[in-house]
Amino acid sequence: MQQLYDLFLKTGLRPFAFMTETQPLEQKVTRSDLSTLLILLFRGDLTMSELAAEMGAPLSSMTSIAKRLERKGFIARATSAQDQRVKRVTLTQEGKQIAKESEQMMLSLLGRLEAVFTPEELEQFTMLVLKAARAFQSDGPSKLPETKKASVKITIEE
Amino acid sequence: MQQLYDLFLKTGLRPFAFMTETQPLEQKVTRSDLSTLLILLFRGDLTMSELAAEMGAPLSSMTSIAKRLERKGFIARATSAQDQRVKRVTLTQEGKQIAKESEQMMLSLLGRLEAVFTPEELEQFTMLVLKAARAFQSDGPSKLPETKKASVKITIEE
DNA sequence: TGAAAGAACTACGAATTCGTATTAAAGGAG
DNA sequence: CTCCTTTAATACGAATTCGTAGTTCTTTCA
Repeated sequence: MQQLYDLFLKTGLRPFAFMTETQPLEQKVTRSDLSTLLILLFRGDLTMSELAAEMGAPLSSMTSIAKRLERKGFIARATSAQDQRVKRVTLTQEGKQIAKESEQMMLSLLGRLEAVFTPEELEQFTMLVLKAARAFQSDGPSKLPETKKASVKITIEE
Repeated sequence: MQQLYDLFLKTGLRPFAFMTETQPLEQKVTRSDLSTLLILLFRGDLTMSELAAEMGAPLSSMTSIAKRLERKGFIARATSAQDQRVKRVTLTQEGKQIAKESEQMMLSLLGRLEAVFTPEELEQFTMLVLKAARAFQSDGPSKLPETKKASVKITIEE
């Protein structure tokens, strides 16, 4: 419990700094850039606002990130024909390439979890983390999808 | 599982932005400032290097943070008599005040967890999170203390 | 219809973090 | 004792994030 506290204190600055997998990719792009590319890969083309919402970031930050990614040639931004205010963001070929690499890296991270967790633990971990996240989510409408699950009995090893 | 993925993508930018308790305090100090004050409250006076290590931040960042906190009057830095290179960092009265407030806020956060988790779930949550953190910790010597615990059977509700 | 309200972005500046270079003290090796 | 290496910390500049203030369309409603 105290250890959870400690972990929390360290997590404010440089979150997830302990992960080594991210380093090679972070030579080319920022972590937020990387998140953006992954989101585009998963969700397809999005507007700036949608992207910002998916990232949980303010729109002004999203502008900075998009500008960077555009300069590096990883995304393209085109103003929508229906509504000329909105810009639709698309992955370029090169961007798709990086996004795929990022996905591999994420899978590798997930692999680490699977290496130390039993499948049941992994499921339980997921459920507990989501439950915790929901608990912290002020009292506003939960943005995270509700996971209704029947009770599960599992054994933690080690 | 996919939801864990999503949560991860959002956590890079603005980690723990979903917590409302931190907002009143973050008017006065940064989140990293807050971590620093808490660490000083728990561990007592520390040197700059020790502080950086506790924070998991580079020393140069620690310098910036300490300069800020000193300017605001929350800490004092005195060069050690034994070794004139090291600076010992101390909480001022006002700093102690803020640190105590921060501690209250942390307890309130913990209270949220206790509200939605059963004691067993909380224990399991702690164990699994620590286990996961250790798994991500490259292959270097684990900085987090090993939690050897016997197997536990628990039931997750909801 | 046309003026006001609202929406989707961008611009800009301030604050923060951090890598690299630098300063200053301490600890040897000869 | 003198030179060299190591250690503790700061200085500085670049990059990032984000709040606030525009800018440019779109919608509304009187």
